[in-house]
Amino acid sequence: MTFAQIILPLNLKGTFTYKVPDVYLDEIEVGMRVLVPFRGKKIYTGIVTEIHQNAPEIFIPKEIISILDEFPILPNEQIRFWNWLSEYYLCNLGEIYRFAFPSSLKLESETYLKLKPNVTVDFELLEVNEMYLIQALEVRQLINLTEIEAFIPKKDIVKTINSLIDLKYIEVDEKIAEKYKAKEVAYLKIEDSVLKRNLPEILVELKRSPKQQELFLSILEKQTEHPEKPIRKSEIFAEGNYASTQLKSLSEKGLVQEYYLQKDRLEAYSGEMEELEKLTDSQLVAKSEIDAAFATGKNVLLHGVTSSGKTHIYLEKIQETVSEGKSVLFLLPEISLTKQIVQRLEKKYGKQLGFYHQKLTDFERVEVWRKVKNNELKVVIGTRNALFLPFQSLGLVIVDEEHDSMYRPREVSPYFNAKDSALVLAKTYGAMAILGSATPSVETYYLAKKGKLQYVYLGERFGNVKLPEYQLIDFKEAQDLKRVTGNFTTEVTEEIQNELHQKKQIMILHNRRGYANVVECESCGYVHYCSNCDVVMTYHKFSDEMKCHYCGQKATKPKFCPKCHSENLNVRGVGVEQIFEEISRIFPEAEIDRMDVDSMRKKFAYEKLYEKIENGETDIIVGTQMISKGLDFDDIELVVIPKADALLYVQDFRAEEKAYQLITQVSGRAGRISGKGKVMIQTYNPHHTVFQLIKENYSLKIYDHFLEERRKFLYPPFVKLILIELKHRREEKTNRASQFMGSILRKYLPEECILGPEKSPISKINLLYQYQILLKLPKGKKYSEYKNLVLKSFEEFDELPAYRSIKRIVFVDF
DNA sequence: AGCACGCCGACT
DNA sequence: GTCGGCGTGCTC
Repeated sequence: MTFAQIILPLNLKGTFTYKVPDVYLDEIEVGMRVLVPFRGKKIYTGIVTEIHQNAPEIFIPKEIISILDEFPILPNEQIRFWNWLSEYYLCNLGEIYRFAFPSSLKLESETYLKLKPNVTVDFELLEVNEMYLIQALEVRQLINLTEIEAFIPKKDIVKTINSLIDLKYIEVDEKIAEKYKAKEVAYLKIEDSVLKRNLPEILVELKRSPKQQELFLSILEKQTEHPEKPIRKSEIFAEGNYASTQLKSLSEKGLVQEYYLQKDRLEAYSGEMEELEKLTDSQLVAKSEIDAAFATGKNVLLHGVTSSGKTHIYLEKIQETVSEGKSVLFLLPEISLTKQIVQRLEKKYGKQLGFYHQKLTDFERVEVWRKVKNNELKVVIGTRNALFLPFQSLGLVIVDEEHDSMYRPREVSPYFNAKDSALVLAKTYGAMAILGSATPSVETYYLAKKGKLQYVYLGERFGNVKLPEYQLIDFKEAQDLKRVTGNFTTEVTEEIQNELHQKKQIMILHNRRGYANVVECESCGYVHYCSNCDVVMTYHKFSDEMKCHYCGQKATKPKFCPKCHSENLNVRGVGVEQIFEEISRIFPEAEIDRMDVDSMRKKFAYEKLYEKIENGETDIIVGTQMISKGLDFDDIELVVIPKADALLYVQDFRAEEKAYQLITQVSGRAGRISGKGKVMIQTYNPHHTVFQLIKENYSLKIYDHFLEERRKFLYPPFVKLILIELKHRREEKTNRASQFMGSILRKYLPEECILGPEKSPISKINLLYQYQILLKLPKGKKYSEYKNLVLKSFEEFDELPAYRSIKRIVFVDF
């Protein structure tokens, strides 16, 4: 008797044992997908992780219904990687599976199918099951696997579905994914077949509708002028000359085609491939250091100051890897900030380059998945979920902007740090890895210092351009000298004025959304709290509403105090909207734009503003941390941080590190070409160590400072942190559960390892109360021992059924 | 996770 | 009298 261990897409511990039917004995392999029954009538797509002969003793396994793949879909390396993730981050394999696979590769009973819009089905070519399914779908739009069982034998269901998906007749309905739908842009084109027709003939056809004729001609003109340049629909309608009905008639007549492209693929390049530029001397040195490290099997931290040309070096290493016949994974924190690297790689690799990120539709994901599986892609640019692609022979993994916190978002499960995981993935594939950043995380820097990573430093800007100069401005002193307007010192406004005169652009960083942090009643001190969360709501003047930044709830701004009915409501806490308003008042002549999540919410708002800045139509850009990423413009020379202290006063042991990273990153936008970059930092504490060290701009010293602090107060990289969060709708229950958890942990672990339980800093989010316990565990051998004890504690906790409704989230290395 | 079973409160 | 809340148990 042969059995198989199967991962199911459920948040349950471990794998499940199924019996392999004799007919499948020859076919089944580890890494294949199988269809299995679970809990009565449910069907899931599982993954085989093990095939063995050990009959389970305490239950009777069910049989595998069918095998879905001819060949394993998941490489062994990935299975090992999943196992590592599950053990290291204390999460279930099922969660990883769910996160890793595009949904149409893991059909389950609740997966809904639908007919693709506007398809004509050729029934002649369909086999009987396929026909049944199409007919059923014609009657009702959505149908799920359980329902299909009524008319197709279980065994054949998935085969039928897959074949119809391949024929492009049906698709998987994305109920949840709808929200994240990739942004698409409408384009227009005139088909070749139309172009071949005789033009006067077409014009005669359109004689009776002159507007259509005009529209057709204008599209034709654009298309003939720049045959490679796609024509945006919005571009045609922007001038307001045409109505959409006219376009509609043209497309009905088959003269003009409307089609859609992914926003990220706008730059899709179809021209000839480009050779790489030569490396500069300092880049050559860095590259040879990388080569030497790789030769000894050591991965690299590439610490390159802003504009030092890390990208050049990446490109060089990518090319080497590809020419060895291996593929490359290039990780980015977010897909939107990729213009330069994407353009350059696209020119070089054309069709052998793929993108994989959270915003793709399921269909697009499967496409990339398939290509990676077939080894058609040499280079994949992607966000953290690209770690799970079925690479065949990975040779190099690059993690760009390795310090970026987007590599470990706290809100999506499973919780893992993509930067650390990338190193493990590389190792399982026998690939090398480069972590790159202008401001490495303290942990990574420490690894390099310890020699676990090779430290490669690029301290020179490309073209030997000077680094920006920092100026610390004592705000208190300026106030005393009455040289202050609102949140700006005269020194700063004069400098801005000066830059404006020289037609240079200015960036102002203020990392706080909205207009005001707090709306407060002057008479009784009442402040407006979110009804779902334990946080004050932020006032957004632009949209004139109160927003909760944690649950997204919106409310109207109160006109009077609900408690004492006083109309004396005041706002406190400066947000970016206020800074924007102020600067607009001080410089009424200047063109000023604001860039933050709230102002960039509209479709293409980001692209539009990007273009505007690039064209030099914007003088001053006011924004949150968003402006520190991906905006490389030549004419920015001045960066102002009016309220820099706000960056430091955050309840987070990484606050100083993050402040340093943010300030350095945004400063990197200044003087990239001219070398005359200047950064003005207004602060009440000009003598604060962090500001002083930033001003000195000597990175070794600042990292030593951070490391010293971390060592003193026992934080990573000197200890391992595990944060346990317990959540429930009822506060009392959450509190009791956390006390109970604390007492169990204290049974097994030394007292000094356990902090809490205590209320989380934000004690309620989305109606759930939160308590937390922070574990500070020693590194090294002891760590795995202690971690097992933590697991044991969890098991003990779970034995008490009363607390089973408590949600538990565990962050390892948080 | 998700689903069924079972036990107690506010409604036609 | 029932509908529906969620606590509990179980899934190969």
